[in-house]
Amino acid sequence: MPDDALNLGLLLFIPYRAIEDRVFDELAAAGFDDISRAQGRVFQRIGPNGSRLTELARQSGVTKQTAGFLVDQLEAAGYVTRVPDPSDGRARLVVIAPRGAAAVARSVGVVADVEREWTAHLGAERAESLRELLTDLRAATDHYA
Amino acid sequence: MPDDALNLGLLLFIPYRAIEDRVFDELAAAGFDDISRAQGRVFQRIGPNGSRLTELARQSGVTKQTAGFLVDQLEAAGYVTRVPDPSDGRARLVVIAPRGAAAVARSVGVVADVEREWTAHLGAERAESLRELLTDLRAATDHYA
DNA sequence: GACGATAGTACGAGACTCTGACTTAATGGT
DNA sequence: ACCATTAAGTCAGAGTCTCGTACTATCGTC
Repeated sequence: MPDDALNLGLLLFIPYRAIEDRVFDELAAAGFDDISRAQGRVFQRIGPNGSRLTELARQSGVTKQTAGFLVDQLEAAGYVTRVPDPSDGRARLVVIAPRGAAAVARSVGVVADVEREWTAHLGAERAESLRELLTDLRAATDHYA
Repeated sequence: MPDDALNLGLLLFIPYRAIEDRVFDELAAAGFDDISRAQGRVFQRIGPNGSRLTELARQSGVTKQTAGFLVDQLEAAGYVTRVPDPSDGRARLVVIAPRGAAAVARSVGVVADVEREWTAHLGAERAESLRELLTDLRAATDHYA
């Protein structure tokens, strides 16, 4: 795995890690210091109308148990709540709570900041190109979309 | 953090995860089933002439203790060895052992396969463009290169 | 109503990561 | 040379993350 300084996996990981670092650093600075990366990776997949645990697990690439464990903590910290799913008595929907929405708002701002910096580095046209390529690539790689 | 289906962090994470999944699946299938992702992320940073633990920790974004823990396991499994650093009596160099080199060879092949698939999806020109953009972006994001 | 599939939970084990404290060796100033 | 400071690495402990196995409750179909 080493050697090749241009390993595509590493090339993707480096900026991913950078943006995640920034988001969590600034989230913590803004008082959202009780959320972890693992929690964030699940939280991130919650849809606008809430999501089922199984769906979050599938999209996040973890087991139901792990997703449940993380959602328990998100719930205890006030970022999400669980409500019954009206369409299925077995299921519950994980929905974003006010504190969660506030964290989302902050995160969106940080991501926008990072994007601006990257755009400054790459140039507007190439930055747009990067986003477009990654979006396209998602179709070929996100089996859990 | 959720909502925005075009969140740049997620767009980077999805293909990263996909390629990592593939590498570890095929590594396991090829008999390298005693290496974990965390170990791989450190292993990946070992330079051609070996690397110091502290350097691996820094580049991988983990503490020295964590890197040491992971290298202990890589060493026990025969992927790396530790040799004294001739230039510093305190340090040792983590170098790739034969079994590690074999795993590297296999990984390189898998990554090449994935790249071919992505190129088929994106087209040759755009795939090249993606690699080039990520390489450029690395300069702005990999503080530990 | 009975049956296989699905949503979710409970429990326990293993893997990962960190903080704090420590040992040993190198470096720089005197 | 000597001492203070810095750097490389280890040790011990706790907290977090993840999974496999096993379970209950509900759904959908017959």
